[in-house]
Amino acid sequence: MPKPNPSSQFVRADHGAAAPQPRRRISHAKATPGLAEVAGAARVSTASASRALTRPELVSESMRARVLDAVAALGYVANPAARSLSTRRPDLVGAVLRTPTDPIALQMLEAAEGALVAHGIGVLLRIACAAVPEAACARALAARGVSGVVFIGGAIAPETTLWSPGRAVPYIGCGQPPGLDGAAAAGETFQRRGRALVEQYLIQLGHRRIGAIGLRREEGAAQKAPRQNAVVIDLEVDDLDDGDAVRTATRLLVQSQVTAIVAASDVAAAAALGECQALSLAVPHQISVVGWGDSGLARCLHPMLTSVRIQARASGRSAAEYLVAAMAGREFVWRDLPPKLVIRESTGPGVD
Amino acid sequence: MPKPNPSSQFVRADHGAAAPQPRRRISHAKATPGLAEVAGAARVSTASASRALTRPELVSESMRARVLDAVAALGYVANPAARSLSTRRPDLVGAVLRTPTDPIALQMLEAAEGALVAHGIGVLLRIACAAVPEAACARALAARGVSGVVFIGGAIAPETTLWSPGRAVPYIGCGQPPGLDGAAAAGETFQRRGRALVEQYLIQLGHRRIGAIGLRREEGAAQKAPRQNAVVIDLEVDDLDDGDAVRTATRLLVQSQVTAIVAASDVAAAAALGECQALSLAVPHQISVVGWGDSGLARCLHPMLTSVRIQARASGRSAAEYLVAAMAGREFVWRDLPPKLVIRESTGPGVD
DNA sequence: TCGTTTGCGGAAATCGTTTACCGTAATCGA
DNA sequence: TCGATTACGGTAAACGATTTCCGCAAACGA
Repeated sequence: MPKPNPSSQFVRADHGAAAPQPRRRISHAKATPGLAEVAGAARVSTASASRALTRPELVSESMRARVLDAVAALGYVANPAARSLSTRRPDLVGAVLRTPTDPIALQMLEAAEGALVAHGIGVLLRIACAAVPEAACARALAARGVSGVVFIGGAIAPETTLWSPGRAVPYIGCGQPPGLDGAAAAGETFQRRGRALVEQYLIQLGHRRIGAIGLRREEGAAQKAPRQNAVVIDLEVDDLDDGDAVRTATRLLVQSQVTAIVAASDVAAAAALGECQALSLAVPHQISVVGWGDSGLARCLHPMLTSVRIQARASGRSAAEYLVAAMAGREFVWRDLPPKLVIRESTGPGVD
Repeated sequence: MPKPNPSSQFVRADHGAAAPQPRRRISHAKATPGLAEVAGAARVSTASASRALTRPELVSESMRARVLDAVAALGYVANPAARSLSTRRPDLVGAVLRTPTDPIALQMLEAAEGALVAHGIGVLLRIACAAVPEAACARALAARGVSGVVFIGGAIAPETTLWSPGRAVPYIGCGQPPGLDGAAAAGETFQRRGRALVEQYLIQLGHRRIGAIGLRREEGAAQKAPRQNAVVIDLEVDDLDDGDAVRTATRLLVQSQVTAIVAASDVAAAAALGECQALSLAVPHQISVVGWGDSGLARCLHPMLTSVRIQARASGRSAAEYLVAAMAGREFVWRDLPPKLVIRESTGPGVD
């Protein structure tokens, strides 16, 4: 039967002798030199070239020199994709940034970035907004293969349990202890503690109605949360950097008869302050304003802003250190970085 | 000769019949499922599984469904390293950020990030400072395999010709036309144009000695640059976000008898303004202050800040679009985004 | 002089995708 | 009913590093 049998049991019933001739892609005019080229130029194997570059102590002096020469001559740089495929270590962490214009958040980011880069780890940035919340950003980053995530600005959204399919990706919020798993949030965050600090101070000053702009509400807390013998009115703001939104919120709070306003960033506080003054309310005599973060801005405003001082850089660095420790499977001791209240001119005794 | 011959010409003169038995690594309890597992579960080949996921239109309805089911069942997510190794497209661009606390820079970053993410491209962040200048950051990013770089804040340092060894990495500064290659800087940058705008305005107001804080000097311009019949004194500041440094610079300029100060960000302008007021100089009657970026802050200060309005978001988006076009080898038409001067209360006629 | 230990370096497998190439089955027109 | 298209899907070759085995040689002790 000379006709090719259509129902052959052999998948490759080939045409005579054209047997296992290895198929070669037409080499696409190789653009950048690979380790193989380096090895060729140095007349060593790729294994040795790799060792010479990644663990120099394992090879002899002469070989190291030859490889390094070849690298310099060819201008070789390692392909990071191939490297992380092979080592199955992406050397990447994600950063999820909220309220990007808050100078304090940026200080955290800067410190975290510096610490991570010092460990040879890259930072994949993602900016969260109302439309794309932190959790979505984190998931997207996980899909991009980061091996850790740091959240900057605001607290970790409780639904952000971050499971890559097979394996959990460690994550942490700046200024929060590690292992904060949603509902387990132990009340140790900057937000809670700073908030407690401010409220205590304001209540002590005699304020009984306090407005808060953009601070994350606590779990299950109502919009009006009673505190001791005072009331705190929480107003959410989608974009804390949107001055007009903050001004609107400020007006609402003023209409609600608050005698003090605490904003979730100094920039927002500046807007609130501006609005109060536009409403002809004397600060601090008729209304008190408290900022958040104690950025350089606090001292530039008139009156100078009372503000919650966050140890921004330290917390960013700490978060980064936690991540590198967690990624390496090492232990990490978390040191508390308590916020402080820096009292300046924008707060005074409560009236009414 | 039963003894194994040490000088055999065969590299693998093996022990009898243990011939080309393929060496297998003891499978390390495979943590995450790979495409092979998905393909196995869906009873298709890895090629089909890959096609079903990356180019669904190429496979039949039923296969797509089976693969998707398997993906869902196994919780598969693709390994990005393997993907970019295979496609040799990292789908990553680098962002080099200067003056991270300048709200305007952050707006640019935010817009650029949004546009890039919309194209499925990740953003590798690197923050430049005095110790690690932009050029170094860019090189580090190139070594990490980004296929483009966007510079945010400040102009592109002229020495930043960015050659990855084999191939040039496209790069662009926000608000600058593409292809700005060092000396080729055609005077179209925000910095130059905004600067010209401000100086013209101030000179028109009668100012003859103008101080500039943190603006990048033009090529070859001296520290004191004569303009028409006025003199501009440029002061470099390492960290524009360092309020104290800006205040010091402000004092120096005041001692130099300037009647107007322009700062390279609104935050810096706020610090300068604060310092002027601390020196009991009335703004704008004794000294004028101009900000940069026209962030929300400008309207929060007293007096409200005259500021150069930069089309920050548009320029960030535009830079991102340029990069994706350049990476795809497509043409890109650059639209000019001229800065405007927003005149408020912090500037007035020059005195002396 | 001859077996051991040590250590350097090479061959090849491997990481997990994508994709070029080709076989097969189904569809269609004549 | 039979050849020519077409569409689908499988095999296996890359991609470019790292790393595991081993072979070989030099150094060493007896």
